[in-house]
Parts: sequence; structure tokens; C-alpha cells
Amino acid sequence: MSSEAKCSKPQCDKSVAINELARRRGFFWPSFEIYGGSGGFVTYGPLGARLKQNVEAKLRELMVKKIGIYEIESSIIAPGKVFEASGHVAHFKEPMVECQKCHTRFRADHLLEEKNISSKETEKMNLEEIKQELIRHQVVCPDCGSPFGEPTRYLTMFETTIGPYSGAVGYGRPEAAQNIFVEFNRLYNVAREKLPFGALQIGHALRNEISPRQGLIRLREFTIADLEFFFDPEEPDCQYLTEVEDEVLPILLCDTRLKECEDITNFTVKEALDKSIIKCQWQAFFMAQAKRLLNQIGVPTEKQRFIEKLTWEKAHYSTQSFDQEVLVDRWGWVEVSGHAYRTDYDLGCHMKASGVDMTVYKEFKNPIESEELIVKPIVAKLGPVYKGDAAKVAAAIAELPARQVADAMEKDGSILVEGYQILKEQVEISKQKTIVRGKRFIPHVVEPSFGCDRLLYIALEYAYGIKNDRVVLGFPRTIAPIQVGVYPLMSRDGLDTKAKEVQRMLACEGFMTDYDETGSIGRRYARADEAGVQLGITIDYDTIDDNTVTIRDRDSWQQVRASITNLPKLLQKYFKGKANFADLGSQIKS
RNA sequence: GCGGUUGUAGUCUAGCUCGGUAGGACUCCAGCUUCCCAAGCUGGCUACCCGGGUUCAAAUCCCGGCAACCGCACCA
Repeated sequence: MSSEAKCSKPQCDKSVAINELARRRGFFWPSFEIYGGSGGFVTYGPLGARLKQNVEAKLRELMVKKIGIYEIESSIIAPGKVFEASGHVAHFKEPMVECQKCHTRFRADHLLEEKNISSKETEKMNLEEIKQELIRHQVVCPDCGSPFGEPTRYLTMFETTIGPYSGAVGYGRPEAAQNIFVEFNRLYNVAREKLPFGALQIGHALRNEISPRQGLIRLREFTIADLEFFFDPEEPDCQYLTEVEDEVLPILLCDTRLKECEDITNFTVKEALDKSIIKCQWQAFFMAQAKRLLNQIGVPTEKQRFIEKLTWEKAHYSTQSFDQEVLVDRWGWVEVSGHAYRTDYDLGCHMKASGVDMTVYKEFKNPIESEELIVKPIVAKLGPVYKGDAAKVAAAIAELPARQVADAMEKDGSILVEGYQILKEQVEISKQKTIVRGKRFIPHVVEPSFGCDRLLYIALEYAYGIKNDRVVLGFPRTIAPIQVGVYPLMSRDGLDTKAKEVQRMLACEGFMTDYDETGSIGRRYARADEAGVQLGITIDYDTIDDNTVTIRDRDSWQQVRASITNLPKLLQKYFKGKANFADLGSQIKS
């Protein structure tokens, strides 16, 4: 990952300003502060929790509602077998060595790889063997040339025991995907045994990072949204493709990357598929939806890109992978979603490890009829001749290809099987018609996977703006954590009572509302802007007379006047994007 | 994990050299004032990261821990 746009002075850095604002206004802050804190854990406050819900709702809207994906919710802890089968136990456990002098740490397998010992071999070694190999090849610290200390293994999964028996190892899931694979049979049943279908799980995942930094970007406990979409590899067409085929995807191709170049090539979804840049229609579809998701939480297309992963960067299960990245002020390009074509890898692994059949049955459109030559030993005739060996002889005959037996009988009238001369009359040769009506296979999977905490951070960063020296969080209206703030111009003369009535009415109509009566009206507008409150409704003395209010737009600071009676309908249209701010009421001259 | 820097109210910070338990600004809360963009006045709440040591006395000096920031490493 490149790390341009780096800034040495933390002051001029958006992330510092956002973290400060987030703490102060209650979007998020480091957890467990009263005990000194613990790195890599975060608590979302009232505004943050709501913003996160709204971002996740957007994801559901694009992925779940529009394409009929099933959503599940399963457990964070899983028995050891699950992650042994998936390959995570092997891949999350890295042998490390530390230089005794300069204390730099290295991956032992990487060091041995330079001595032509493949990572497959090191995976099988225990720590003592790794130590011996390091000594044998005289591997020393590449930085200072000093010898290494004892190798250790670092497991990035959280390990625990389930129940009181220490033998029952459990792991905190490092991704939400495995729950879906493990439950495949039930889900397939619920889907009434039809492909394609997808399942989504949004939930917490755990990775015991060595050193989490970068705030919300890398956490030890975080929210992941894994979508596993199952389809028949022989019918890979996506029926919604026309909805996205003109969507432009900015892609940084492997070939470009190998030239040490970061130039982006723009493809429409259609082009990318035609030119086989993206090999799977569904994967292209999800990439287009992912691009739209980021657009809708405030990231323009020119600040997004998809990176085609190089062979050695791809996870063990994937044949083609793209990472979706967004340009972030502090850290450059940051991954927000991964799009992997996982083939039948995961279901295959769980099938093998559990012994449970996870194939699906597909009926052919036209049953395949075939005529097969059958050679059947006639045991009644073999018995009297071979006595005790008869069964063995019969089995040996059945082992032979039918064609070979038939040809020999035709030609010689007999065949030599395991030293026995078998005569024509001792077997029955016939043609048998068989009808194959279908077959069983393991579905293929494309997986879009999102980091929800990163999405939230990015929504905040792209909303962050400064207008007249004030911070304004200009969220897209569909994700604003508070939709409507209600303010009495004065907190007396019945204006406050009226304002509370209006707030209550709007809350009952289903809007996210806030009420604020302290300080001057200007101060309250400023507070609201900083929290990203989309609209402000102010109750003034005219309201008492004619039941109208002013509505203020957070982004333009313009105001219009509308009747309270019309508010619910108007606001509903506005928040669904079916009305503009100017449509909400009559202009007010300022 | 390693090395460097740092840790004082919600936020920004003064005080630390040379020990005598904290001062400001903004925010927040209450009251007054104020008829639409952080106005003003009065009052109020709130802090020395945690633990240990030295000392009559520690925000200050020493040791240990934790956390943050910057580099290194790590990020299946």
C-alpha cells in the first residue's frame, strides 16, 4: 500500500482534528480510558453508533435489499476445528525471531525463504527445527549482522478455551465469512435449494494485531461485513448486470503495478468483463455496488480505486482479488473492501474436515442418456469351477474395463484374469441404458468484504469541512446521525413548549431529532453543524401566530419557511432524496 | 515488540530547569440579556495518566507500568 500524502506535522492533519472532534462530540473514543486504555479497542458514542448504523444501513440497502441477500448473525467464538479447516490456524501463526543486538524482529519464514526454503516447508517445522535451519544456513540479522534469539510463534487470532476443559480450544473469528460457510447447508435449504444466492454477516471480528495504530483504521476488535455469494460456475451470469454495466471502475492493474506505476485505468463494468479484466460477472457487479456505496457515503469516484492483487499478495483461497481503496488525508490509500473470488475453496475445506456433504444437486435440462457396456460375471457358473476362489475371480472380472472383456471374448472366446481362464459363457455381456438426470457440485463463491469502522471513519473525513472558521460535518443526508434539530428562538414565552411539541411530533413520525434551547440561536446552529445535523427547525414568535417555522440547511445555511402541518411529508421526501432543500418551503430573505 | 518524543479539566495550554499540591483561554452548566448564525455580563463545575520510591513536602526528581505520537517491524 502506498503512503503518499503523508504529513509530518500532526497539527495540519485531518485525522487529528477528526479524532479530537469525535471524542468531544461523542462519535468515538479509545475504550477503557479510566484504566489507562488498551490499544486497538474503540467505543462508539451516541453520534458514532448512529452514524455506524446508518452506514451499515446503506450497505444493507445496496447489498441486501436490492438483491435479496440473506443476512445472518452468528457467534464470535468458534471451536478450533472451524479455523483449522479454513486454514486460518496455519496462516495466522507466524514464526518470528528477534535480533539479540538491535532487537529488530523478522518473520523467520521470510528469512528462510531467502535461503530457498519454501514457506510450505517452514509451515511444517516446529520452533526447534526453525532454529536449527537458521543456524545451519547461518542466517543473521540483515540489519546489523548479529545472531537471533529463540524463535517464537505469534498467533494473530485470539485463542481461548470453551468450557472448563483446556483441550477445547476456541478462537475469536478473524472474519465473519466462516460462519456463513459453516451454515451453508441450512442457508441453502432456506434459499429453497436454488442458486445463486448470497448471505451477509455484519459483526465483530477479532485480530490480535501486534501493534495497532491509525485509530479506527486498524483495530483489534472491529466490525466486518462479509458477503458470500454462492453460484454455479457453469452459470456465472449476473442477472442484474444491466443495472451496473455502465458504471465506471477505476482500476490499478497488475501489469501497471509491475511497472512500478500507479496509473489508473477506467473501465466500465461491461468493458472490464469483455476484456476479461474482471473474470466473474458477479464480482464485477459487487465491485460496482461497492463503488456506489462509497459514493453514497460521500466519497467521489476520483478518490476511489480498485487494486488488482498480485499473485503473491492474494490469500491462499483466491483466484482473483481486488481491493477497493479510498484516498485518506493521513494515510494515503486505505483499503475499505476486498473482492475475492474464493471458488469452492471454503466449502471444500469444511466438507473435507467435517465429512458433511456440502455439494448441491443440479438437474440437467436434458438428461444425458448413455449406453454402457456391462460385463456381469455369472456366479452360478463360476462357483462349480473355481469353488472358494469364485468370489475373488468374479471381483477381478468386474474390475476390468467392460470393453476389454467384450473384445477378448469376441476374438478369443476367453480371457485370462489373474491366471484364470475365463470362458465366454461364464460372463454375461450386455448393453445397458443409463439416464443421468443431474450432478452434484460445490458452488463457487465471490466475496465482497467491508471494514465498517473504516467506512465510518471515511464518511467522517469526507464530511469534514470548514465554513467561516466553523467545523461543519456535511454528511450525505441519508447517513446524517441526527436528521432534524429543533430550536426555540427564545427559551421562554411558550416558544420552548411549542418547540418540544414539534420535536416530539417529528420523533414520532420516525425522524432522528435533537432539541437544543441553550445559548444564542447562532451558537446552537454552530453546535449542530459540528455534529452534522442535517436540518434545523426554529420556532419563533410567528410560529405561535401562523404555525410556520424556519428550516435551515446545514450546508448552505439557507433558510426557508414552511408550515408545521406539512413538515412530516416534506421531510420524508427530502430525506428520501425526492425533494431538494428549496422545495421545503418559501424563500426567506436574509 | 524495539528506539525516540510525550502525558496538566471536555479541548488547547502555563507551571517542571531550581520540589511548597495548580493559572489562563475556549467549551459546558445556571442566571441575566439577546427576534436567526459560536455577541455580552455574572456565577459555577471540571485536571496534574497509573503504581511505587526519595523527601517534612512531588505536577515537578528517580524507578516501573499504561497510553498516544514519530520511525522500524508487523498487517494471513
